[in-house]
This record gives sequence, structure tokens and C-alpha cells, in this order.
Amino acid sequence: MVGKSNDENNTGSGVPAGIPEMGEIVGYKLRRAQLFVFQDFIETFEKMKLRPAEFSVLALIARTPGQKQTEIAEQLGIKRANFVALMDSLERRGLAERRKAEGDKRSHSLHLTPEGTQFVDKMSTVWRTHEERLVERLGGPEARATLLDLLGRLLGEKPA
Amino acid sequence: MVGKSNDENNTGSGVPAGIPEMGEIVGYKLRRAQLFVFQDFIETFEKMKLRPAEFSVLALIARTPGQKQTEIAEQLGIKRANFVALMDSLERRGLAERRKAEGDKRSHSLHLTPEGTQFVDKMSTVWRTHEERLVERLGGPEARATLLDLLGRLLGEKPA
DNA sequence: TATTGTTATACTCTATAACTATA
DNA sequence: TATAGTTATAGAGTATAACAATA
Repeated sequence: MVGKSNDENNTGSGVPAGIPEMGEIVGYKLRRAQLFVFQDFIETFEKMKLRPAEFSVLALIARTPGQKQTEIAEQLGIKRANFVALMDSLERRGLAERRKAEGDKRSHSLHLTPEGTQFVDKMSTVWRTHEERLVERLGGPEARATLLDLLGRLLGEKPA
Repeated sequence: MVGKSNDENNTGSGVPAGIPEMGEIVGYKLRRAQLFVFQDFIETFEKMKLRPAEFSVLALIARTPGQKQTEIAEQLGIKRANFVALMDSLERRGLAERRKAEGDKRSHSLHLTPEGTQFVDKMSTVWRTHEERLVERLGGPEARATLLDLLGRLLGEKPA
């Protein structure tokens, strides 16, 4: 299924032994692929002026409204200090808002505005065109499912 | 083989329709996995004080000595302006060196020093322990080969 | 004119410490 | 004392423009 080109196969060519080729380094290829996918994402959302981090924050708020900043930030691996400016921007654009939480007066509960809800609908539709482009490159939906599974394994997720 | 949990399967639960779940977003999961792998890489090479970019530069020079800066930088997707400091550092550490190229007096040809060659040997051995850790997480060498193949497809590489 | 290496600079992401107001 | 949000700041990584030497 896959072309393996390990250095073990070397005969007497001029290639140094033991030194990895870039194409067989998981971290390197992962990085290049991630940059490629983000590039496509950024171009896809250029008109909507939406960055990957903003997309993910809006998606999380849309799916589970009312969570506080620290909760959203933690799920995305964003430091709460860095989350502030991000949320400020979404609030200034009128897409999301901080509300005073009921019980705990320290925390803010995050919600979409009506405009934000509309924006997220459009965003989700546009995202699908981006994702579909990736599926085509991968060679079909099964390949995408396999990729998500393998990435999940790296991240230590429980297999379904 | 893979647990698919698309939103199409939603019945009357309270989950908003059409909004992607983070776990099904290729770019997001790719990013998280890349960060995880780089974190392991950085910890693995903490004692050798080696960053991913430095690793890749040394590996390329080791495998193909004599290339000029622009060539190495371009292969790695690094802007030639940003490559300068990187190469300065490797040179200050005595691992690699710039030599005046024969024909073209503008360009430098890049080589490892003897210490650099020794360093790259050690580096390659250490890298294998890191890569082996990833293989275990993925579930075996075949899974790694499949992952490299899928990432290669995203990058538009020719199938073997 | 074009290219190689270089400097300077700016912008985004990320990380840490410290403050405030609440708990 | 500890936590949520915030501010300030510093460090990577990355991007562009412009320059000198050479082609």
C-alpha cells in the first residue's frame, strides 16, 4: 500500500548510512502537511477574515454555549492569557459575547450573538468546501477517516 | 477500522446541526498531532540543544554536502533571510560550515565539520528512539507507513 | 538585470509573571 | 489561599524590503 524507501535497502550508493531522509520523518511530514492544510484554510476564509483559532473558538461556543473562557481555551490548548485578545476581537466584530455568569462573578460565560450564529452557519458551509478539497487529495472519505484515526492515536485518544 | 461519528447521525439531541466537531476537522487534528510530536522531539533533544529546524538542516547537509544556502532553505520551506541566523548558529557551534563555492563567488557551499559528522551520527540514533515512540503510539510500522503515505497525498507527492 | 547572502524590521503565536476581583 | 480574567512582556517563527557583491 505504501512505498517504503528505508535506508536499510541501500546498496553501495553514495548515500550516508543512518541519516534519516526527510520524507520518512513523521514530525517533519506532519509539519509540512499541517502548513499546507492551514494555508488552504486561510485562503478559503480570506474573505470572511477568519483565522483557524477564531474558527475553532466559534465552533466550540456554537456547539456548547455558556462555557467560560478558561474552559474553551483549555480545550483548544490556548493559554488563557492569550485567549483574551482573541475573544476581544470576536466580541468587537459582534460575533460572540461575554456574559456575567450566574453563580461565579469572576467568570464570563461565552455565547454567540444572533449575527454570530448566522456567521457560524456560513462558516460551516465554507469549511466543508475546504474539507472536501482535502478528501479529494487524500483519495476519498475512507482515507480521511484513516488519517483522523492515526492522528488520534498519536494524541492518545481512545479507539472507538 | 475507524469510528465515524459524523453529525449526520444526530437524532434529536441538543447538538446544533452543521457545525463541525473539532475531532473531525483534519486541519485541527493535524495541528494538535504536530504539536504533540514536536513536543516529544524537543524533549528528546533537550540535552543536545537541538531544535527541529536545526535537525533538518544538519540532516540535509549530511546527506547531500556542498549545496548552497538557498537550496537547503528552499527544500525546507525556510526563507533564505531566516536561514542566515540558523546557519550562523550551527557554524558557531562548530557543527557545520560555509565554504566559498568554486565557480560562483556569491554562494556558499555547506558542509559538516568532523564534529558535525559525529554529532549527526548521535543525532540520528537519538532520533530513532523518538520515532520508535511514535510507531508504538500509532500501533506498528505499517500504521506509520500509512500515515506517511496519507500526509504525502496531502502534500501532492507522487504515489510510489 | 538577476541572483546570493545578508540586515533590518514587523507581525503572529506562544509562554510566563504579576495584578484584580472574586471565591 | 486559590481561581478567572486580565495586562505586560519576551521569545520563537515567519514574512517582506532593501542592500552589497557577484553573475
